[in-house]
Parts: sequence; C-alpha cells; structure tokens
Amino acid sequence: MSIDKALNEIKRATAEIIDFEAIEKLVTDYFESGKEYSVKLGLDPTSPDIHLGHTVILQKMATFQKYGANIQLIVGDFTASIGDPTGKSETRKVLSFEEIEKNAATYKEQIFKVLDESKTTVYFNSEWLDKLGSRGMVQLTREYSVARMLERDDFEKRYKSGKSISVSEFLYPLMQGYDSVALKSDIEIGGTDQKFNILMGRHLQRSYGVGKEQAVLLMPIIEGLDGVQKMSKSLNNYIGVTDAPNDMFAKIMSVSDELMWRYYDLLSSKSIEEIERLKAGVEGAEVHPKKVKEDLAYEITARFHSEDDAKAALEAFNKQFKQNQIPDDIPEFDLEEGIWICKALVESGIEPSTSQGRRDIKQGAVRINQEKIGDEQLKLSKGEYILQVGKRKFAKVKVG
RNA sequence: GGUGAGUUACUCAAGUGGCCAACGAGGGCAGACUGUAAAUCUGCUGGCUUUCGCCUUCGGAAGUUCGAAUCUUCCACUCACCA
Repeated sequence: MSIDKALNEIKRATAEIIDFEAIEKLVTDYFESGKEYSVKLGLDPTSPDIHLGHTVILQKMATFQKYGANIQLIVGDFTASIGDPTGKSETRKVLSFEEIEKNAATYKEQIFKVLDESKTTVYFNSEWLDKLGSRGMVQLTREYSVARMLERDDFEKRYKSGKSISVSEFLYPLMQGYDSVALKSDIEIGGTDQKFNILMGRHLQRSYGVGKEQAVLLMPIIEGLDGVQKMSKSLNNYIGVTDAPNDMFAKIMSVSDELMWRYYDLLSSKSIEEIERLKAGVEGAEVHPKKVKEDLAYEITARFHSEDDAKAALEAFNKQFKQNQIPDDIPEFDLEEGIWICKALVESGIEPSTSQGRRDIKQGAVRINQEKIGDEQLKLSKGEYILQVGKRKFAKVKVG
C-alpha cells in the first residue's frame, strides 16, 4: 500500500480539507516510522440512533484507522445539555442527563459496526468541561468576539430572519473547540455544517498554546432519499442503521440513479477504481443500473446486519416489487365479522384514519387479495384476506 | 424597562365578522408510465360506522355577537427600534 494511494482514499469524496499538508505529514510519518496520530470526532448524543448520513464520516474514520489513526470519539454529554445550534432554525430542546447516557450507549453500539474498536477511545466531554468551572468558562468566552460568532452562517441567517438565538448557543462552538484543546487532536472530522465549530478547535488550540493546530477534514452532507434535501430524521428521508434489513434494502433501491453514485462515493467500501469501472459499465450499457444499485443495497445491508440478512432482503425485494408478490412476513390481525373496510385498514395499521382509507379507495390504491376495490362501503365477511394499500403497505387479516 | 410588529394545518404563506376545514407553494400519499427507479402527467392531503351529513381546528384563556381565524381583554412566546 503506497502513501499516495492512502492519501487518495483519504481525499475521496471530501468536501473540504484544511491544512492537507499536515495530514500528508502524519500519514507519511506513519508509513515511515509507525508513529500514530489522533483523529477526533464529536458526537451529539441527542438522537438515539444514527442514519447513513452519520456513517459517511464513520466510513472516513475507518479509512484513517487503516493508515495509523487512533480515533478520539467524543460523546458531547456536556455540550448536549446546551444543544448544537447547527442547522437549526430554532433553539434546540435540551435533553435530560439520563436520556443522553442512554443515547450514548446506543450510539457506540452502532458505531462499532463500522469502526475498529481497538483503535478507538471514547471520551465524555463533561470530563474536562465540568472541571472548567465558571472562571474557566468566562476565560473561554474571551477567546472569541460576538461579531465573529455572528459570522457563522446559521447564526447570521437566524439573526437576519428574526429568529431567536440563545446566548448559551454561543458557548457550543467554544466548548466543542475546547475538546480539541483537552485532547490535543491532530485531525478533526465532521460534516460541512460543522466547519465553524471545528475551525474553532484550531483557533483555540492556538490560543491555549497546545503546540499544534488540528487539520480539518469536512465530509459533504449526504442527500436523503429525495435526493435534494440533506438526510435527516426530521425530514423523514433517512436510512437508519437500525432499519430492518428489508426496509434498508428497499430504501436504497428507491433512490435515483444519480443519487446512487453519490451514495457509492460516500458509503461504499469499494475502491475508487472499482466504482469508476461500474460507472463506465453503466454508461456503455454493459451493466444494468438496477444491478449496480442492488449491489450497493446489498453491501450496505450486509454491513449493518449480515450477509444472510442481505441475501434474504434481496430476494424479498424482488419478490415484492419485481414479481408483484406479497411479502412473506406481514403483520396479522384478528377482526370482527362485518367490519367496515376503512375501519379494517385502520385497525391493521396500514391507514392512519378511515378518512384517509376512504380517499385511497376512491383512488384505487386499496386491494384485497390483490384485487383492486372501488366500494368504500364494503364490509368484510368471514374469512382471511390480504389487505394492501399502494405498493408497500400490507396486512393479513382474519375476520370472524 | 419603553414603543411598535407578529404567532394560521408537516413547512412557508393567504385570509381582517357569515361564501372557511380555511387560497397558493413546497413536502407527503396514491394512480398512470417504469427498473419499487428518477423525470413527467393526474388526483388527494383535519377527523368521524358510513361523507351533498356531523364534529374539532387558525399561540393560550375569557368575552362581544344570531354568527369569530377575523372584534375586545388578559396571558405566553418571537422580532425590530430605543434604553
């Protein structure tokens, strides 16, 4: 493995690198003398499970681990009590300490599906931030001016558009930056939305005389299933790492071809060359794009579940969508005889309300045993039925 | 602390006494077309044991009125300017 190849993989799909020379030197030193270095990642444990967007960064950290990095995983238990203002149009809600602890545990479990645990150290930033005390905190706030703080994009936007900014939110970047001082990190990774916070680390390392300034590697924010907006839980366009294998597989299959390549770059473990080969294959019409997408869905599903799960998901997917068959594992419900169809749809959890059910029947989206129905007054007589709404919502009901 | 403006459904945003379950846009869901694609076109998008009917919604509470998202009062929150 050459240094150049290592550096190329490190550079792959990054949005921005600040002080690449420093990274080059660290990696070169490792190759020449085996000297290791540290890469920092801050985690905001406000949401208990992570989605593929987060794993873009993990993937990059895994690459670093191959080339001599020790990962400093910082659970922002202290900072989470403030709430990261990043990308938020409103002041964030704060979480209780118990919730944060619980979320952090879930986080770690999921993260080690991608990272090598033996080359990772987990820290809680309350460890040093608690010790800082009021005096230390005030000293920290002296290191930055309000005007510069307001330069930050999302602060500026909120300020200009008349949204509220809490003073405590100014502390967030300062404290995240202080983490880099406490741990003397060599490199920090984050999403592009973290640029300000991460650069603060550089600034503070200088002010506090750490003797080095961390290099910064920013990863792009991955687009969600819609291909336009960033992947996020609140937009409901995410693929969670804890999604069931079949869901995960199906979600990846539903992205556009264009987005698929983006996902390849950001998420796949395939090398740059392999991906280029696939691209050329599709362009030359030698490979069907659906096949390429299946491979990606398979790879990701296998990563977070298992090979067997991925195989099963692939089969189930083709069965359900390609051959229009009913999936194997659909929920079952016992219902009373003579139940109104709309009510049955609600009871079996595939419609949120009878009104919605009625609308969908009118549009011909509802099927019983694969037969489209048009009568919204229908009552179900004794027997077993497969109810279906659209292409992906199913339920088996036993009536009577 | 003072003055002024504002708070409408998932989001943005119209509506300033009855024609309002509330214009429009985005999003979402569904239908057609497909590779479960994407793009495009079309419909729907508060709830209700049953829909040319009924019920609950427009920051919260109370009131005026035959009738309130719209008027009044108080409260909460947000913003701007002044201190």
